[in-house]
Order: sequence, then C-alpha cells, then structure tokens
Amino acid sequence: MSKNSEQVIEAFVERLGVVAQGDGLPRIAGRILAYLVIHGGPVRSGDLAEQLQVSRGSISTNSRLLESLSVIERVTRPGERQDYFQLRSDPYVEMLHGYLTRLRKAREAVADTKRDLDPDTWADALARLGELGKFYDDMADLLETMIERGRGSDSQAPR
Amino acid sequence: MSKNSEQVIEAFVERLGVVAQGDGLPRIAGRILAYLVIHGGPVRSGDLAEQLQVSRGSISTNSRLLESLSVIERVTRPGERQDYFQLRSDPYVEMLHGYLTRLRKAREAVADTKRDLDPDTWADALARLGELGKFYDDMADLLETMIERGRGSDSQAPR
DNA sequence: TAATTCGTTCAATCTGGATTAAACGAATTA
DNA sequence: TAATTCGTTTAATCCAGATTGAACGAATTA
Repeated sequence: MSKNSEQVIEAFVERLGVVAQGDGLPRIAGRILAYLVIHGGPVRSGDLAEQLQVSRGSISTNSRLLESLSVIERVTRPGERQDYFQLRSDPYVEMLHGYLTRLRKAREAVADTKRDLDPDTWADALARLGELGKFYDDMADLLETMIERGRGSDSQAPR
Repeated sequence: MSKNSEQVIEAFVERLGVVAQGDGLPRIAGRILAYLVIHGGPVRSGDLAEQLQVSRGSISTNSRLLESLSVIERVTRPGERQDYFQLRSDPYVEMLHGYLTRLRKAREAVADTKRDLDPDTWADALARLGELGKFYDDMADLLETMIERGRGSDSQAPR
C-alpha cells in the first residue's frame, strides 16, 4: 500500500463515519463499513479494532449492529477462533429497511392522530395531516421501489 | 377543544418530536412542525414557546432552522411586533433537499476515494466503491424524482 | 492445572449537540 | 425619560448516546 493510498483510505473511513453519524448510526459503524468496502473479504474482528483504533467492545457492539441491519455478516473459519466480518451481498439496499421502519412509525403517528380527531371540529387539521400522511406514503413507496429494484439484481454479486 | 383532543394533539406533537430526532433534527423542531400542522394558520412565536413549554431561545433557534429548511415561514402583521410562523405550501418536499445534500456528500466521499486510488492495486476496492456510489446515485435520483413530483402539484399528484 | 485469547456485557466516562437562562439591542409604550 | 416586550445571541448546563475499560465466561493451549 503506497503511503498515499493509506491517507486516501483513512480519509474515506473517516468520512463514512461522519456520514453514518448523519444517518443516526454510531460513527464507528460507518468506519467499519468503510473498512470493509475497501478491504472486502473476511476481516478479522481483532484487525478491525486494531486498524480503526477502537476498543474491542466497540467493535463487538457496532459489528452486531451492522449485522442486525443485514449490512455485514459474521463468518468463521474451521480451526480459528476469531470472528470474521464481511459485507453482505446487498449491503446498501438492506439499510433502506431501517428508513422504511422509521417512515412507517411517522406514518403511524399521523394515522393515529387522524383517527382520534373529531372530523367536524378539526377539519383543517385533518386536511393537513392528510397531506403529511401522503408524503410519508409516497416516501415509503419510493423506498420500496428502491428496495425492489436493488434486490437480486445487484450489479455483480459473488466475489 | 375537548379534553380528549388535547391529549391526542399532545401525543402527536411529542411523537413528531421523536421522529424529527430520528431524522437528525432537534426534537423541538419536530414539535414546532407538529404544532403548525395541527393549528395551521400563522401562530405567534410567543404562543409556541408557551404551548410547547420551551424557552423563547429554543423557539428562536429552531424556528430559524425550520425556516432555513423552507419548511415554515415567518410572517408579520401590520401594527404587531410579534413574529408569526406558518407552514409553507410544500413543506415536506422541501425537507428532501436536506437528505439530498447529505446524499451528495456521501457520494462525493466515494467519488474522491475512487479517483485517488490506483486502479491496478485497488481493483477490488474500486469495484465495491463503484457499487456504493451507484447506490447513492440511485437514491439521489429517486429523491429528485420525488421532489419533482411533489413540487407545485402538491396535494394529489398522479403516480 | 494455569495462562491465553477470544467475544460479550455492563458500569463509568466522554462528548456533541440540544436546551436553557441571562444579557443585549431594538422597537414600543407610558 | 424609564419600563416593556419582542427576537437573538451566547455561555452554561444538560442529556442521550457513543465509547471505553474492566470483568466475565467459554474455548483453547500449554
């Protein structure tokens, strides 16, 4: 690895950490993801801690988070004790499910409110709630489209 | 307002606060938005502070945030000193611009990295970066579609 | 057996961002 | 003029969530 590449990769890892943060994920989760995007193949959990300079506990917590998001997967090797992690085949599409869940929660809040408000007294409010609900619905549709589109047809799968 | 409606609205305001939080916005911004969705018309800034039980400073900061996001607008009335706030006409579509900005930032991190990595040495990493970049591109396209669809035709546009 | 090396958990700490409270200026009113 | 009432800003506080570090159990090795 040329000196230059090191810096480039380090920068990428850090920037994806910030992106993850903006998406409501722990910074370290983004860094792990970035590291796996760069280094692909199964990476030893211990290496992650060392390379990213974070505690083993953090790696444990955040890798399990990414696992639960179906972004990475844990693999093992016969005769070896360490866990390995690698990207799943459709890593990014999977993340959309998280957005979808949040969207549905928002949508539910709107729906509940619409249901519980008296139609005569709150006509105006209900109209505006309808707009907001529709927005959430459209967003959800779009995400579902995106998920549908991505699933299976993911450019080049096997590595 | 029946006792019941009060509770319903209060719950809605709180829930949208949580939603906002999940979207990386201050909780109070979400509450202000919810309050305006319910009560529509121009609402006095002072009322917001009182009704939401937060400091004037918070109202000031968060309303300016929502203003900068083009979600609400500030209006005044001749002879009155207080500021009023109301929803803008396409409040939700406007929020998408924020997502788009974040998406582009992520996309840029990927593009920069791709540009700076030696194609021979990092062929695999570049392929994976390409996938990630494509994902961001697709997301951006979809958001732009959404923005396009929503703009102007507001209420119920054909899908 | 004891000593390592894993991963996980949990309490303690750290930290960034939200929120407040106080101070300020501007406009208004008395 | 002084006293109010706005909105904003800033420093101080608060808080939730991230991160760490130590402790633990399990599996391994010597």
